[in-house]
Amino acid sequence: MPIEEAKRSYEPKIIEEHVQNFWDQRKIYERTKKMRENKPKYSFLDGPPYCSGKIHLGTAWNKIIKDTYLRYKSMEGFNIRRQAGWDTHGLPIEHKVEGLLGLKSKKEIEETIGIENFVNKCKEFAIENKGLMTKQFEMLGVWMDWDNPYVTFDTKYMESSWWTLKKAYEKDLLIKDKRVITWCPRCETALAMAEIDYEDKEDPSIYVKFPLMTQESSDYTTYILVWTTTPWTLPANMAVSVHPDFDYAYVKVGSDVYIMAEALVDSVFNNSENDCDCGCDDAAPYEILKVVKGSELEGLNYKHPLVDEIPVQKDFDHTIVPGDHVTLTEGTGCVHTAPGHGPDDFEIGKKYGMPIFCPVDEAGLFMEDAGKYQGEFVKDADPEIIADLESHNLLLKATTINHRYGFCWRCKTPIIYLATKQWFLKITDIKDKMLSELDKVEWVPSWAGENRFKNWVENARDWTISRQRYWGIPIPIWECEDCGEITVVGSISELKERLIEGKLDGDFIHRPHVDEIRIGCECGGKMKRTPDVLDVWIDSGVAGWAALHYPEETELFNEWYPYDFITEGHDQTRGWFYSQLGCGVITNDSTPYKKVLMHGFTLDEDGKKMSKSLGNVVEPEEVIELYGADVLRFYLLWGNKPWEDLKFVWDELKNVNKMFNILWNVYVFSTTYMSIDSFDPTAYTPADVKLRDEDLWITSRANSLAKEVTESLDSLHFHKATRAINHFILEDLSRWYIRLIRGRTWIEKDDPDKLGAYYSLYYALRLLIVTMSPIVPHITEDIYQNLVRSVEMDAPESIHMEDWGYNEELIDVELESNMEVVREIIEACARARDAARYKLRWPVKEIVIVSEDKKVLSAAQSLKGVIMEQANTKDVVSSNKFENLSINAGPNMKTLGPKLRQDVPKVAAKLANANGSEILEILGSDGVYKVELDDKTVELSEEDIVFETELPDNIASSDFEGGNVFVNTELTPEILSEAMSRELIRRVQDMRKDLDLDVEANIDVYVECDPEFKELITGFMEFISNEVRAEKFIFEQAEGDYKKEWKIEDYELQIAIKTL
RNA sequence: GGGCCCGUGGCUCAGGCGGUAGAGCGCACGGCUGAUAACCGUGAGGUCCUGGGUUCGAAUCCCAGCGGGCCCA
Repeated sequence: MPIEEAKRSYEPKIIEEHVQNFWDQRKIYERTKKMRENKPKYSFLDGPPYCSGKIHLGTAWNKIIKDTYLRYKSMEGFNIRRQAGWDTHGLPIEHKVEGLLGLKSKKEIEETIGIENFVNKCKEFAIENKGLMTKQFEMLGVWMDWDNPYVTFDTKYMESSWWTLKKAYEKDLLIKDKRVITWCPRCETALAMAEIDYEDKEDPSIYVKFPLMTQESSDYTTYILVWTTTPWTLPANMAVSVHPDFDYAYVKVGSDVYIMAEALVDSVFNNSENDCDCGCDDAAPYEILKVVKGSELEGLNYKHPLVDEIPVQKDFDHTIVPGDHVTLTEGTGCVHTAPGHGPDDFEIGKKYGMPIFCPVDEAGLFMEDAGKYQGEFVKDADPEIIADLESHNLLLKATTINHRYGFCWRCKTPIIYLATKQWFLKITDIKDKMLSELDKVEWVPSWAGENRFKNWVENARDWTISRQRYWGIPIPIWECEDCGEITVVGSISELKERLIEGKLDGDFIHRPHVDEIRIGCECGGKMKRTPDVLDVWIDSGVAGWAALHYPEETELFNEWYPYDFITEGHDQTRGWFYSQLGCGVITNDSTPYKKVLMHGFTLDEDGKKMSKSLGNVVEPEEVIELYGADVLRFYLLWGNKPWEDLKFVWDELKNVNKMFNILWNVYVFSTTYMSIDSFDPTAYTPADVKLRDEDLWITSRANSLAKEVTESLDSLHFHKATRAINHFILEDLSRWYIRLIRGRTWIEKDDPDKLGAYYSLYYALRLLIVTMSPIVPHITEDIYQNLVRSVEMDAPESIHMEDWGYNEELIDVELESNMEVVREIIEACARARDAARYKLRWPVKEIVIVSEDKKVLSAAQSLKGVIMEQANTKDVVSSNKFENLSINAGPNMKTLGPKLRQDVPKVAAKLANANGSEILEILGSDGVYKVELDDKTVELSEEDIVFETELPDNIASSDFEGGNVFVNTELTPEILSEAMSRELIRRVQDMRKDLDLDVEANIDVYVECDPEFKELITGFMEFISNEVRAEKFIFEQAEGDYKKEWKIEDYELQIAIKTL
């Protein structure tokens, strides 16, 4: 089956659908995998996307990076593990389902529809989304084990995560503790640091006066001045912290005296709107009575400002305590301390034996202990508390502040701090090990690990892993109702052994079934499960072994663990990179991954984050619809360095699309002629065909490209690979090689010269599509099926089964650089002609190439044939100088700068006034050129001077890097004849195109013209006939199927074409 | 407030171990046309974020600031 002529235009949607069907029907993915199952292993772990139901550009980019790299590794001859993963548990889905069911609170979940229904709905939702998203990923052409993914809600997966917890417990890394943690009052659950988003928020900013118990004077009242942005935490105030080393001032204003940090007095009392420096009355008048060290304030007692509202507060002592966390950046330096509402406060409270008073329940409502405020939502109580302070005259000022505040990552409710008992992983105990393990990982880019991730781990705190929710992996902790003994269950078989109540039927691990399981305690009592579920970050953190169902099954684990490669976005420093490392150190004392690519985010055209609320989200499907998956893939790997954020710009996509059109056109061109001639590359060896320099050149370039792409993909520099490909397609293949061989495709029959062009074109195209195939798997497969599979009988069934590679021996660096020079020469000729308004279609007598660079001259010499043809010249002369040319000299900064330093400008001035030709002559004879300065003589060598030539008048000229070309535009009768012939050919070709004639179709041509014109072209009749495929060329009254009038220069003529 | 990254023509990006700034897109003008919804040429367009420093010389190295992104407090 010969090569078929390709469709005229690139139609990505049709191609991609067709190719994906082909893959499906022939099971290409599975078979490609099988082909390489005995090769060395390369293990990869997919960071599981959350089952939100819709992929976005960032997720698409993520999977495209993975797919490209793994396709490449596969072709390189590795046995690849690429199981897809899905993150299914947690709050986001719970919220969605709450919304779907119209639920508003936890209470409603438990009482209105029940945990079982709720959990089932969540699971259903996750499964549905997983299906939707799988389709979306498949549309991108991503090859993964979609039929056999790891899913975090699978019983076996959850079993492995239980084992991880048990392991932590055995190592004393799993502890229960009362601490102040971040809490979402809407979801009524603890949140980990990783689950908090920070955004700007407007909050109250109030300065509150805490009266001292013991007043030192009856002339005034002394207060501690405290600043807070969370009035609702005041009911739980237990102390005020001051820094022992700071200076504190007693500031007298009227009959009040405020104790506050001296450094902040100005900012509190002197920054009114009318603030001025002149000391006038606008500035609040105040007087500093004295200044003391913070340490001197310790132990002073004060009266809680809201005792009237909160009776319980009467029972507590309130004192000033020292605290190193106090700063002078804002506020008063006297920090309101509520051990139940802040981590630092909590530590202080513990240290000084204060009660951890927290009168707020899980829903964020004040409880009975909060007295007057009971039943109110904390944030809603702010105004009332402020009003109460005001009424007691304990409020100095109340304004608002716009600051960064934490929000629940999913429901966007402002978080609050609460003191509760939770389960923790003692990350602080394994932090050092984590740091030493992360050093062993290869990070791309290196700063991702060495700086960014390291910094995060260094600041890590213990990890709150318990959640008071429903849709998650139940925490495998059972506690005896009688003796309080704790057991952490690490496997299903263990559960089975110890079970005394409940059943292991159905989805028994999920809530609520698992809650019904009681296990026996050694004391004879019954153990009941702690009702919490696990933080979802544990889910993905254990993926390394849970995906392989280790330790229940060991075979896969031993084969594939740890992973050679993972890649995710930079938000995962706090997420998956971290959770995996922590879990890996807990279970195996080592990192689960060896190499990490940290990639960027996709931003909108303005560099803003894409978000639904901004309405700037671009859907991958939208892009595919317009341009196809391949264009999207190429663009995402092309737009920027993978680790930098990528601005998604539609115009750039258009640009990439253009490249695809050009590639397609090259393909159309190739197949058009190859199919006409039934070209079969397997029938020839290089010895059978005539290979010109340009053929060897494109062969070399194709191999150089493959080499560069190899190196770029190896180092994960996808942008370099795509840019090199782009350059090759546009510059080398389309704009240059095709142009060079165009004439040869017109040669009839099996001419070795023509075959040489076909052979080389085929070779270059073939290598190109194989090299591109990991990046753009569809178009390359489509071309491969026609171009390669139809002639190479032993070629693999799919391009993705091809082996990766290139032939170093076919790379001719010198030839490539020569061609570069020659291209520049030819372009310079075109420029010169253009400036002289001398058409390229008209030949010239000769061109002279002038250069001092021997490499340039030898390049021109060795590729003289290419120049003659492309510059349309009868002769090419190379020379190191051109007569009558004035030459100017200037300093070479690179060599003279270090030598002459401040003398450079003086030397430059001398050179500017000298005659360049003379300098050249002197250099030629003496080897040095001397410049006399006022105080010394400077010797310049050839390399110290840069020469510039000046244009002569009578000849068209242009310069190029490395020299000049001089085009002789003298018009001789012979030249004019050829020029006119070519003009005529152009017109006839144009008419052929108008008629949409087949490339091969023959015609008769009739020309009616001035005898003078006829005379001019008679010598070129055969040439013309050949070029336009004319059987007859007749000078008489034009007749035929298509007639048109033309004007060539001053000649008017009529041309007619008769199709045969 | 802290950490990391980024900041180059209107737009997207190269360059970046110091030596007089590049490409593509867009714009204007001219040209080409049997693979070309292509292409070629010319031109306009740059305080290389700002300010200091090192140096004969800084887009490049150092310091400080500004703006953007991500992460944290």
